[in-house]
Amino acid sequence: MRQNPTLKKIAERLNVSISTVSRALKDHPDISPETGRKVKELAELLEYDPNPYAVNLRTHSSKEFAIVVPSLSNFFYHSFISSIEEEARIYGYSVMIYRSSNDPTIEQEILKSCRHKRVSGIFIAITSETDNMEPFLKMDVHGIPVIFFDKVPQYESCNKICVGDEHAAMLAAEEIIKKEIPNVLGIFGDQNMSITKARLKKFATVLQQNGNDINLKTVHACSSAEAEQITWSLLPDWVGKKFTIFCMSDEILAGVMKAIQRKGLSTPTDLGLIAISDGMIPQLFYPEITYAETSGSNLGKLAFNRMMRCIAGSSFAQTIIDESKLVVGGSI
Amino acid sequence: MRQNPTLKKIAERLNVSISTVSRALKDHPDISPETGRKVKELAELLEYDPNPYAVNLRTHSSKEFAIVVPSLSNFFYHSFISSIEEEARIYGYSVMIYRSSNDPTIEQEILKSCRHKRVSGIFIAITSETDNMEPFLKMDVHGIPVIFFDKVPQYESCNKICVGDEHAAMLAAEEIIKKEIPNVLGIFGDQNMSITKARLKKFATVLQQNGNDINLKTVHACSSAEAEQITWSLLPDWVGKKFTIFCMSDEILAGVMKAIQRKGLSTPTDLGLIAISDGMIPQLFYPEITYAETSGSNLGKLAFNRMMRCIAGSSFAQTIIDESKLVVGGSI
DNA sequence: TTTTTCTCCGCAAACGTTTGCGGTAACATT
DNA sequence: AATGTTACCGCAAACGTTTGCGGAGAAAAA
Repeated sequence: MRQNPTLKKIAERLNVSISTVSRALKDHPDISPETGRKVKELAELLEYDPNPYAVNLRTHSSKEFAIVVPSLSNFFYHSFISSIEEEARIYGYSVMIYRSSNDPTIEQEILKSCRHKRVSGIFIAITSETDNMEPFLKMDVHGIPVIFFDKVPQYESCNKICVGDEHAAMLAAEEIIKKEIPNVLGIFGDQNMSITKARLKKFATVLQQNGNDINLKTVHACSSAEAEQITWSLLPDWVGKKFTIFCMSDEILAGVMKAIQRKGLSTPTDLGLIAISDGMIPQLFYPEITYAETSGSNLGKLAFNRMMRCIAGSSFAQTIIDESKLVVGGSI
Repeated sequence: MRQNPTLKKIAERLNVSISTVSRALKDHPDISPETGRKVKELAELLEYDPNPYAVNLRTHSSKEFAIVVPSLSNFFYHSFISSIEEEARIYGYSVMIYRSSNDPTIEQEILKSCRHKRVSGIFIAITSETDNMEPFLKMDVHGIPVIFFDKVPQYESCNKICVGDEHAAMLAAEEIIKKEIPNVLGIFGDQNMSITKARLKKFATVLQQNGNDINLKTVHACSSAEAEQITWSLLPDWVGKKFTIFCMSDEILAGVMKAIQRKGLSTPTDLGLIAISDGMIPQLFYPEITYAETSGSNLGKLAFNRMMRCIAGSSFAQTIIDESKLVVGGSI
């Protein structure tokens, strides 16, 4: 059970004081080149690294970010995290990943832990049931910037980075119009979610305004299984017509695809299919599914920039929307 | 920028010493019930929580585990992590998740960071290029137990928890025999990976020994795209015969499914399909794909148990294999 | 020579805990 | 009345850093 080397050890071996070693290691001007060299050599040899606990206790800063997500099995979050990690590494920060399991209680615990650890900042996608802003405001009081991403609260004055729900919905709708599809079945998520409302509204509006009397039917499903079930029961009415299904999210898409396969139908011959997705699931099928991409890595870059501004002192809140792009497969 | 409450603040408000507060908070017998109550009340009121940095500096123990994985977009790891987190919460540990991006250099950095943070233990799935055991042995010298899972090193004397490659391969083979399939196309991963060798060997052996002259052809693919390409070029030779495709992993399965769809074939009528998988992808198709499950959560439970034993002082190394089970879909 | 200015370095306090040790009452034992 | 117990509590050191301040010696200015 060996100990890590400390400033003290180095100081003793070199017959200098601890402060000298500390300063030498960070190129303080008070230190002569000679001493500086010797200290750094020995530190290198001993593989010295400052004890982060001691440093933090002294300086109250941790040089690490926390990312909190409801779930990890999610391609979108994965690319978001990758993106943040990449940037953070450049700036000498490390990042810790927390999983709230979509449970507000666990979310609270994580938040508290972050506060005590005095993380430099938090990126968080809140749970669907988070309604109390108070703990987040408390972080601010403690000087810890919070950047919300993807799942963000209603609350106005905070930093939010979101995918462009409207824009993605518009891209999908425009593609449908372009293909001159007369009938559209739109399958959306939970009616109460703001993301559902935003996507639905924009999608319907664009179709109405630009499409010459397209027949649009919309339904809602709260889970993958429900989406499958609904699609399964609705398909008989549509088959034969020229129509396209629009899936609001990956979860919906997964269910819809199962129903389609189960009916023995295939895209784009029997029906068209278009979705809003992060790109993972669309690539599992042949032909690949055309989708409006919600890019986690884009969002990551934007969020990180915002974070660095906050740390630099910018205090005003801002909402940033990332526009998406259409990835053309062969499903429509 | 408010400060967190400290022992000192509580002590001052109550006119007692810091040590008394500290002891009262942990029900030390030296403290009178009266004082204990008062301290705890105020601590509650002030939302006191010990500063983890100070505690660690003093005690050299952190009560937190690290999990290191090559990638997060992986259902298997996700269920492993969930499982560990669940157990850890019970024992009052928290867990941090690190992602090595399958890069040995980053893996090193993470390991170093864990050492300095004096984490209580590490669960790690190593990168495919990790060959140097020395950093891991060094953890041991520092008294930090390391449990390898899933991707484990060759090195003998360390703690390893793995999925039962042989057992899973056997389950798949037996299912094929049971269905009396005369022709089998086995698609495997990179020939150099130990996991490939283990699965291939067992699969072939079981088929040979128990199946009455089953015709088995095996091919290798190093990526999803390659698997698709190979399957696509091979399918014409097989279609018409009664045959089944076996996919060694999810990655392979994804590619194979695309080729199958592209040919317009469907399971189980045109061909049978069976895989070794964590269960995510098989559920995306209809009919769902039959697979031998490699369970991340099982592995998590086993790994956590082993970890707790290590912390309790058990020093001898052990390799544990988790047997898998067959999940029947309708693809064969 | 005396004074000023640098250059380089050490002292010591502080961050918030934990914990061995010792001390002071009050009470029980001779 | 003297001694031995017991129940509570505080002192102070230590964990490994960082940093303001001051000090010694040498070089430059007077």
